[in-house]
Parts: sequence; C-alpha cells; structure tokens
Amino acid sequence: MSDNKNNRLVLESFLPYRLSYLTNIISRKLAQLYSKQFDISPHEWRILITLNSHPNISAAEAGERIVMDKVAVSRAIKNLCTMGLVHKIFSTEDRRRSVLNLTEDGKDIYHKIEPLVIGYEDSLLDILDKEELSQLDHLLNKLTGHVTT
Amino acid sequence: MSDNKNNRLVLESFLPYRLSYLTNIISRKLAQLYSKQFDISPHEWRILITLNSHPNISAAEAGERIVMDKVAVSRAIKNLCTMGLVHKIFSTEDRRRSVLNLTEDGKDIYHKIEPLVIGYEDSLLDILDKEELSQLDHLLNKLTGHVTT
DNA sequence: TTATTATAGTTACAAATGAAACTTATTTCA
DNA sequence: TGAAATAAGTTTCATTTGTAACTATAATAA
Repeated sequence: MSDNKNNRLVLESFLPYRLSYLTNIISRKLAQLYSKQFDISPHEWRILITLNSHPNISAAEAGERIVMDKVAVSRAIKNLCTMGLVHKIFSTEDRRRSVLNLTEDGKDIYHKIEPLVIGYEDSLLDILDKEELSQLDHLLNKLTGHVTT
Repeated sequence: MSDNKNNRLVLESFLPYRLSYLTNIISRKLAQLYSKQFDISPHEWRILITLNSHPNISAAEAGERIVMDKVAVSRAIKNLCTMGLVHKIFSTEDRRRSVLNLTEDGKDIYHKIEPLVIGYEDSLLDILDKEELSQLDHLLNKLTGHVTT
C-alpha cells in the first residue's frame, strides 16, 4: 500500500513538468543573449536562422520547417522587414508566394548573434560526456517521434 | 574543413529547439486532456495539483514550489475561487498571507483530471525501457541543475 | 515609538499569442 | 471556360502573459 496513493501526482517529479521547467529556463536564457541588445524576439530569431541556411524560401516553407504558426511567421517577417533585416518579394510564377532573404544588415546581425547562441548550447553540452550526449540525442528522438506520430 | 562552417546553426539539430519542440507538443496534448472539458488552464491545473498535495499553503508558497510568477499565481487562484474550486482565507497571524485549499468541487475535478494526466505521462514513459528511463531522469537532473545554478 | 524597509498579494497597462475571418491568387474539375 | 475549392499571407479581435506600480500588512531599527 503506497503512502501516497491519493497523491500520485507530484509536479516536481512529473516528466512533462520537469521538461517544461528545463526548457523554459533555457529558452529564457537564450533569448536574453539577443533580445535586449538587438531588439529581436525568439520568433524573429528563428526566422533569421532559417533564412540564413535556406535563402529564397517562402513564409509557408519557413513556418513548416520550424513548426511555427503562419500568423506568427507573418508577424515575425513583417517586423524583420520593418527593421531592414529581411527582404521580401513575391514570386513571379505564383504571386501568392513570398521569396524571403536576409539583407546585408540581417546577415550582419545573424553573424553577431550566432556565436552567442552556439556558445550557450556548447555550455550545456559541455557538462555531458560522450555517452550522455548520445543518450540525450536518442531520448529526444524517441520521445519526439512518439508524440508527433 | 566543414562543408557548413558558415552554417553551423541548424535549428532542427539545435538542442534548445529540440527540447522546446518536444515540450510544446507534450504541454499542448496534456492541456487538451482537461482545458476544454473542465475549462481549466495549465496554470490553474498546476495550482490544483499543488493544493491537492499541500493544503493550507499560501499563494507565495505555491508559486515558489512550482516556480510560477506571483502574478500568474494570483490570477490562477482568482479564477479558481470564482469557479468555486479553491477556498481562500487570510491568515489571522499574518493578514497578508493567504491560506488556500481545494473545495469539495475542486477535489472532485482534481480526481477526475488526475488519471487522465497520469495516463498521458504513462503513455510517454511506456515507450522507454528501464535503462532509458534512468538515463532520462539523470539527464534532466543534470541539465536542470546546471541551468539553475 | 515611529520611520524605513520588506513581504504578500492585486491591479493596470503594454506586448505577445491564438483563432477566425478575410484578401488575393491559383488550382481543380464539371 | 467558369464556379468551387484550395493555398499563401494578412488583419482583426479576444485572450494571455509580463512588467511595473500599487495597497496593505508586518518586521526592523533608529
């Protein structure tokens, strides 16, 4: 007879809570690396990353790739265009379709933020040994594959 | 010479992104288990969990325990009181301090939601073997300990 | 004592987010 | 054809969230 049979749910040991707690701290710390200094939101930063590695994609493609709602994508791109960091035209073949690219300013800012962000990830990964790293990779893949299917 | 030395940051393989992606899906699915049926938000649900296992605590204690901002705690409790799920009085020793408890209705709803939520966690944990479970536990502890210190 | 500081909780305002409706362009197919 | 359905992107409005300021009470210390 368990002592806490009427009390099975303890937040501190509940997997979704533990994950959420860790994730929120990491996301907050990451955002601090660029949000204030460059006046860029996490959504906007994700778009910058995506356009850096995938030039000439559309808003829909970007959103699909990083699993971001189309309204959020639209807003982020609008802001980035206003800030002069992203250049948007509409495709001549399909005039609904946007064609997005980083501007020179966008690339500059991207290359300023990138090392900060990678540095933070490295600081996390550095505390894990090779074995733990591959376990983490495996667990994330397994859980993610399960929840999405 | 790496092929993508100008392209080191790929969101899909970036640890914070992968964590955030997994966490968001899990949080969303969990919330679906109770939000629509019982008209309860994730914040409110966390308060219910906390008051179930820790009766008579104050708003500040609840917030500290589940690492929730005091404004969010205040709002969640306000809503829960309005819904008649939580009872709030102020301590006679220190009249700033609230003393919170689930009402009978609150306990009822808690015990309806709890198995749904535990069932979802179980469905996640079931796909991992014993070894993987202990790895996950270890990794979460290690990473969480690192980011909070 | 009483002036200062600290704490618990709430309120108010601004910014972020989400869902639905909308506009324009393209595709489908009767 | 051209009417209906689909797709890309934007706008609107309601809700949520975050920050700062505020109220009331209690603790500290001059």
